[in-house]
This record gives sequence, C-alpha cells and structure tokens, in this order.
Amino acid sequence: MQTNLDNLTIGAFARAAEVNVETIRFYQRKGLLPQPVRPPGSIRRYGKADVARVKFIKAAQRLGFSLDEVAQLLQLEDGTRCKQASMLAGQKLRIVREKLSDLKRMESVLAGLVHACHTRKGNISCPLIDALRE
Amino acid sequence: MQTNLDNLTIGAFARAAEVNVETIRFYQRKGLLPQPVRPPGSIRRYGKADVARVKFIKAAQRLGFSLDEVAQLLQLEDGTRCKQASMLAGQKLRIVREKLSDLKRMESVLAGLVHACHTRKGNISCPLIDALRE
DNA sequence: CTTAATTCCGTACTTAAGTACGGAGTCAAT
DNA sequence: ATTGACTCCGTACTTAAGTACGGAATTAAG
Repeated sequence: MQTNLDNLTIGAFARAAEVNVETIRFYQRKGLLPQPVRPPGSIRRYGKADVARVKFIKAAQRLGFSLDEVAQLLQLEDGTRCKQASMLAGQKLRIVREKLSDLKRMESVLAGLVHACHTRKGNISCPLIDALRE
Repeated sequence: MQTNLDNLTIGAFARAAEVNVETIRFYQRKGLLPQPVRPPGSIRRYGKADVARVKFIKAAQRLGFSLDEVAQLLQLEDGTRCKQASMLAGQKLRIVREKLSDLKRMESVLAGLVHACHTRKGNISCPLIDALRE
C-alpha cells in the first residue's frame, strides 16, 4: 500500500492511533512524541512510526506503566538494554502484585458484608455500616 | 476515663483520628464532617463521635469507596437502610472484581515478559520492548 | 473563490484527595 | 505579659492524564 499510513495530518494520525488530537499534542509537550518539523507556512505530517509509538505508549499504560515510566521505556526502545527494561517491568510487577493482594482483601471483605446484609434476619442493624463503625 | 477523648482541639482530634489537621478541615468543607459551633471568641472542640466518623471514612476508603460514595454511606449511618447500603457495597464489589481481573491479566503478562527477558539467550532483542511494539 | 473543516498554539480547566501558605486571633506556660 | 504553639480562614497549589477553548492560519471541497 502506498503510504496510506504515511503523510498523515494530525487528525488522521489521531484516528489511526485511536486517541484524540489533544492527546497527541499532550504527548508532544511531554516529550513522548517528537514534534515533526513544520514546513514553513504549512502543517505537520505524521507516519507509521508515529502511530506505532502511540500504540507502544498505550500498550505500556495497559500494563500499568505511568507516562513517566513509559518515557523511560521509550529510551530503551532500541531493544538492546533488556536488563534495564526488565528491571522496570519487575518493579511494576511487584506493584501490581501488591495491588492485587489489596484488592483481594477488599473483595473478600465486601463479599462477606454483602452476604451478611442479605442473610440478615429481623431487626439487627446493617452489618456493613457496623463493620465500618467498629 | 474522664473525657480524654472529648473536648479535643482540632490538633488533638487529628492525632486521635490519625489524619492531619488539613484533612479534617477538608472533610468539613466537603460536608463529610459537621462543623461544631464555635463559641464566640474561642475555638472549636471535638469529641469521640467525630473521631469515630473519621475512622468510618478511612475504613470505607480502604474498601475502595471514594469520598463521594462515603458521603452516601454516611447518610445510611443509622443502620436502618441495610438494603441501600448493601447495594452500594455490591456495586463496589463489582468494580473491585473488574479491577482484580485487569490486574491479574497485567500480572501474568508482566511475569511472562520478565521471565522471557531473563531466560533470553544470545543477541535477540528485548522481549518486553518487542511485546509493547507488536 | 468562498466556505467549512482542520491545524496550530497557548492557556486554562477537569477530577480526587488532599497539602501548603499566610495573616490574624487564641491559648498555655513561664 | 510575653512568647511560642495552636487555631481559624480563605485561597492556592499538587499530581496524572488528559480535555476544552479561542483566535489565527491553512487546507479541501464545491
């Protein structure tokens, strides 16, 4: 295909990357995306490398990386510094596991309370409210 | 014990509730805590009911409720509307379970990538970076 | 050639849950 | 009675990840 993913306007770029235009500009201000040169008296054009970069960012975000952390990953983009990259991922993995255990605790407490609320008989007070009070 | 948890200044209140003073003021502005009357030309005093209310708020937050949701729970504080309370908890439980499954997915992807990075041999490029690129 | 849609750019706003600041008043101890 | 700590109050700042706005320039379509 002849460059149907090259020479994109910023609007087409945003659609291709499935984000909105303001997000592109925001990433440019943050330094996550390079600002392509602007031909004097004209508008900027973008290509598939740019689309790939945004998709990289979004993929990393889905794994729980913040934009600042994504910036670090982007510095390792050449793929030659596997050790650094996997250290970042390892840190993130630890954080994800902590969040998991927090959420599991919340899940079991909430499930227990909801169950107690449903099986409660007679005029005793709400188990959920009681639990928060104790 | 004679009122060692009553007649508190805002500073002592904050210490008793294990939050800081600005947080108390913030909760008052949000309507989560009542503003005790201020004796003219004097300062406000707080008691154990206030401490209990802050602890209630913090307990609910630990279960994943936002302050706006906590405000709803506080309206059910008398414990007579168990059905409403357990509906709120049920909604929260669904959200917690969604987050759990997201995090589990993230965990397994990250763990797989970290493992691949460590067992990689030779000059192939970083599996983590590759995964984000794909 | 005119009109509508985009782009560009800087600035300001959004949400959540606080934290920080600064000046004036009040309280406790010496 | 003065010093230092604390309270009061309003306002502004913080973080993260964008979103919204408004006016000027540019491009695309008819």
